[in-house]
Amino acid sequence: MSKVDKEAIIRAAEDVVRENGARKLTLDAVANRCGLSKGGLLHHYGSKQALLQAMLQSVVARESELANAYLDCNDQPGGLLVSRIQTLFAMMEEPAGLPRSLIAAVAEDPALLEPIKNQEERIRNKVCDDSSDPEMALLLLCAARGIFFGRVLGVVEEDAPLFRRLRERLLKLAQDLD
Amino acid sequence: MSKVDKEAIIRAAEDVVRENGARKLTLDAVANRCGLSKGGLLHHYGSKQALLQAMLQSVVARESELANAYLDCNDQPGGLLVSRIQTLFAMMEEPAGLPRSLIAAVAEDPALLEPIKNQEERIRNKVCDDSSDPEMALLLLCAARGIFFGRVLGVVEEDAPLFRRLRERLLKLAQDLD
DNA sequence: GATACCATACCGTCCAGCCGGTCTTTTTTG
DNA sequence: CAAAAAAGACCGGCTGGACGGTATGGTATC
Repeated sequence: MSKVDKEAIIRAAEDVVRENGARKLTLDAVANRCGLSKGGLLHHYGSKQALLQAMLQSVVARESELANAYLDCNDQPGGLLVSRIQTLFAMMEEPAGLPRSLIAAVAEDPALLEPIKNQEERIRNKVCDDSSDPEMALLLLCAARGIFFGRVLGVVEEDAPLFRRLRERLLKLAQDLD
Repeated sequence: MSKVDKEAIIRAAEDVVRENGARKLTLDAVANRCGLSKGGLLHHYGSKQALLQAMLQSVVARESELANAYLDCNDQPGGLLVSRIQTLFAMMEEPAGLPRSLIAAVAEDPALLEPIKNQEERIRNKVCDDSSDPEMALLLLCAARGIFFGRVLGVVEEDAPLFRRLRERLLKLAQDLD
């Protein structure tokens, strides 16, 4: 039993990235954020790379979790695409700058994205297999991801009512596809 | 007339980012890359921020240039969307890690993305105004941008024949929209 | 000789990782 | 069960290198 569990450290790191930018993601900052010394932090994660890997894995896990939850509500054929789109929208609504870990990671070392690349590919394949029109399914998925990345990078405002409408339209098209 | 013009410096910076990652975009690295001392580099761009701004502005300019060229070939109504989609695909075919400057910039200081955010918004508005079905136009644009960002971040492979097909499908849908 | 262009040397700061040591918890052993 | 020993958790200081930026001086061109 530890006073500060490893999950809390990852949360702290995400907080730092969200509040101060990816460049300021430093071991000291993370340590201070979760009331730990740098030595203590390095005791849990042996290096900064290890911490970043854990952050990414956490994102991957969170996405899978959400996707499975949504899938249970959409178990008609073609529901996989719908649940994935819902997942992407849900992740960008969350207050956590959770996916911004992506930026910190890719800035540090693009090779860290390997697991995410693999997950993306698996998702694409499954969505294609699940649809009668794989190309169109992929296209809708890409659209959702385009909106997602736009928000992650901060090149698009959040208040836009445009999002609700795009979301509805996307989901409608996805559902009419099965 | 200077031995190394400012454009060459930006190219060098892009090369560094592409080859060594955004985190390794350092003044020394850029200077070495284009056969210049750090002092010489700082003579042209007074600070690292200034260099990053110039890099981003270069991307913006390049995108506009491409878009205008494509627009001349698609001057039917609704051709704006088509040209924008073509532009995005063209930019990711280019050997330059040009758009990866985005990552370097957002890691350093997210505020640097302001001009890009504005440009994105202008494009969105114009595309919407130009189409009879604004939502669908936006959706197609987002799809193209999703593919674009996927490539920029490196979460998707390039060899995939999937891209040709998605590109064709996207362009077809965009053309049938006008 | 003034201005643009560029090199060298240097400074202050930041930061990842290391290390010795302390305190606590668990395991081993008599 | 109690004492000893080992393992785990954590701290704080330190260092060596990297990095952004400055200061100074040299060279070429007009």
